[in-house]
Amino acid sequence: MQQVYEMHAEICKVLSNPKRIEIINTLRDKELSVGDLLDKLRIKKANLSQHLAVMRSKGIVKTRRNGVNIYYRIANRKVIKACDIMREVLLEQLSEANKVIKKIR
Amino acid sequence: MQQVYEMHAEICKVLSNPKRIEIINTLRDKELSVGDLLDKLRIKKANLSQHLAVMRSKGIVKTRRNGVNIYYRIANRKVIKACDIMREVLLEQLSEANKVIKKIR
DNA sequence: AATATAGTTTACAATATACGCAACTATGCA
DNA sequence: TGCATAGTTGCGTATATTGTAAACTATATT
Repeated sequence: MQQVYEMHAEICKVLSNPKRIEIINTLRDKELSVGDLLDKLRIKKANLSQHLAVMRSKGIVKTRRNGVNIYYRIANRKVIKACDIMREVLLEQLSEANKVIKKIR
Repeated sequence: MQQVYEMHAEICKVLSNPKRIEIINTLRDKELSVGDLLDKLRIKKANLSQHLAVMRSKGIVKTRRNGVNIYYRIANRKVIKACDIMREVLLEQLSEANKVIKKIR
């Protein structure tokens, strides 16, 4: 069982970095080449490639080569769903904090 | 926007450690004291306390003191949901791998 | 073959995480 | 007040993650 928790955490680690979350959001409903992603994200080429490699190694994205370009897509939409739910948690926390602030004034 | 991605990643980091996932699973539907958790998890007291502190600082768990005990509970069930969805992703990956193995033989 | 473009890999420094141990604090009770 | 129990905090260290720069590989075009 301990091993399953380790694998579970390994997969969740993909969500634990702001750039990877941004990549997931950008690939949400389309397939994009590394160059396309470079245009949309403020991130160096090498670093983007590293994040994509991490995500691919964990099965979060899949790739397809077309000539000189390599296209990345999300392998399983459930990852997007989990990511969205966690964002909801964040937004609820922020709006809760906002309520408190208003109450104080 | 960049700031939101950072906060989003910060919250997701809670799921990026096997022990914290185990803690979330253990607190799934009950409120437990640190001692209760110690009985259920193979983890040192100080380390458990540290993980709980991380989770509390990110608003993932809430606490209630009752006499000498401190009871922890999950603050937002959506975290459990996101965690479960990520586990589904893992299980789907494993069963996919299994299919491939069977096909080879 | 030479060159341009797209993407990956390696090496390294900076920072962050994780964990054990020991010391500490808070509460309840004799 | 003194002591036991529950939980937290500080500190040192080992390991992991992140990002940059430079070198590298693969494909297409001329």
